[in-house]
Amino acid sequence: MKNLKVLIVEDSVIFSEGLRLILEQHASINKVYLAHNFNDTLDILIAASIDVIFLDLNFETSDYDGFIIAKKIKELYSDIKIIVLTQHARIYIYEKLFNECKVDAYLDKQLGAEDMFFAIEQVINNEKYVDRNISEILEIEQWLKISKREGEVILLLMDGLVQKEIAFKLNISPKTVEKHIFNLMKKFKVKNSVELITKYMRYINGNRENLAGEISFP
Amino acid sequence: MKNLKVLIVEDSVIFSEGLRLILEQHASINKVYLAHNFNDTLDILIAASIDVIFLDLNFETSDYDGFIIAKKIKELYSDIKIIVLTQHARIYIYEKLFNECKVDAYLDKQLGAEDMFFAIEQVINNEKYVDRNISEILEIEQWLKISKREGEVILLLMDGLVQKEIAFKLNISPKTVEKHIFNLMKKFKVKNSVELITKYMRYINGNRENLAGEISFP
DNA sequence: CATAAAATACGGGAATACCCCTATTGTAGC
DNA sequence: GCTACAATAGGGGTATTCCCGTATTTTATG
Repeated sequence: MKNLKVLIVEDSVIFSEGLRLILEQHASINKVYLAHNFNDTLDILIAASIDVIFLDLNFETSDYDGFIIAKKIKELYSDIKIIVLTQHARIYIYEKLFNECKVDAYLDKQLGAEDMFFAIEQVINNEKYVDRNISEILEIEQWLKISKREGEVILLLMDGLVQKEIAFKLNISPKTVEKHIFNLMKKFKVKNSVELITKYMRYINGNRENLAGEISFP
Repeated sequence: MKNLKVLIVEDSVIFSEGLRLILEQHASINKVYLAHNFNDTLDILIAASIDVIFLDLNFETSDYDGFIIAKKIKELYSDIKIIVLTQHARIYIYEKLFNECKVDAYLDKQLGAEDMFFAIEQVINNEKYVDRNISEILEIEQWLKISKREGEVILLLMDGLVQKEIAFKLNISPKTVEKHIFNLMKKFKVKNSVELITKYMRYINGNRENLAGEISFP
């Protein structure tokens, strides 16, 4: 746990410079590298023997994202620890990250220096780590228990498909689709599918309570 | 346009450190101060003669926000220029900022150093400034032209009220409510009210295109 | 003050959603 | 291996939404 080489993969110049500054102050950290895109990331990995990567999920381009980058890195350099930074934690992202991409930590961007150092300590000791902000959100999601099928139905519903169309797409009976939507409405304690989508999206988009309330129209 | 004193009011330590680093590199900037809350902000304003403030809108606490801070600063020190930083531009925020809070610029956080410097140049020359990313979003919103009544209807619809209930609440006929929803669906080019709400919320919550598409359920 | 746009209101019919119910099959946890 | 629960399927009735009209009043904007 010393002389660590850290790489920050993040397209916001300002955020990455700030993170670099904070990381450089830590005794265990030898050097901090920055990459603002996928190509730079791969170049740095060839040139330097990186120990830990801080990885953002969202990039300006749609050619790649944090998931793709994480998978590629773990494929090429399985020893490198990956700490994913996020703005809004989601359980489906959490699961994709740990099961599919094999990352080592999932951290809220809003957190401060100590949390970043603690995360590094954890992953260097081969521990998986999820910060407390994110754990909280994941617990709520777990509690809601949206099944795989229900998840598929709600996504198609959001795309504007009617029950019959959803049924055709999933190759099940319209009555089954109706049942799934009905069950979801009970879980979310709502009266109709419009309210279901509202609640679901508020929740997906980071639980910003009643944003709609402050809207004033022209 | 020299020896400027700049204050960054922003609760994310990492982002503000990054911004400070970038601003300090500019020849015109004398000193960069940081404040992570409202109290520190007021203290610094008393101690130093600040020229330009970079202000974030969202803070951890709900005691105050960027709007409140901006109003107070302009009330106390009307000469200080305020540049608001945002993650997701919205027209109702834009209007509140410029009409009510009298701020000087509205900037996307994702932008780089040159854009920050350009914004400073503009406000120092008494010009109001909105960056191109934000302008684009505002144009789309203007183009959509959601009327006051339509706005009220869509908010109640999101709350799970059916057309009859919305009509009662707004003291208009259910048929009129139906018409408003119908018109909104045409504006948003969607097939039903569920899809209307989905598109509307995606758009309110920052235009993250097809977030739903990447979701995979357990 | 004129003209456009928004808000108001209503009708009718087809499609869809909602809500109660039962019932079978597969599968994950104890 | 038992037990829950998810996923499947369906009946039948009522409520609501959606889509096509038309038409009057109110409110902005030039």
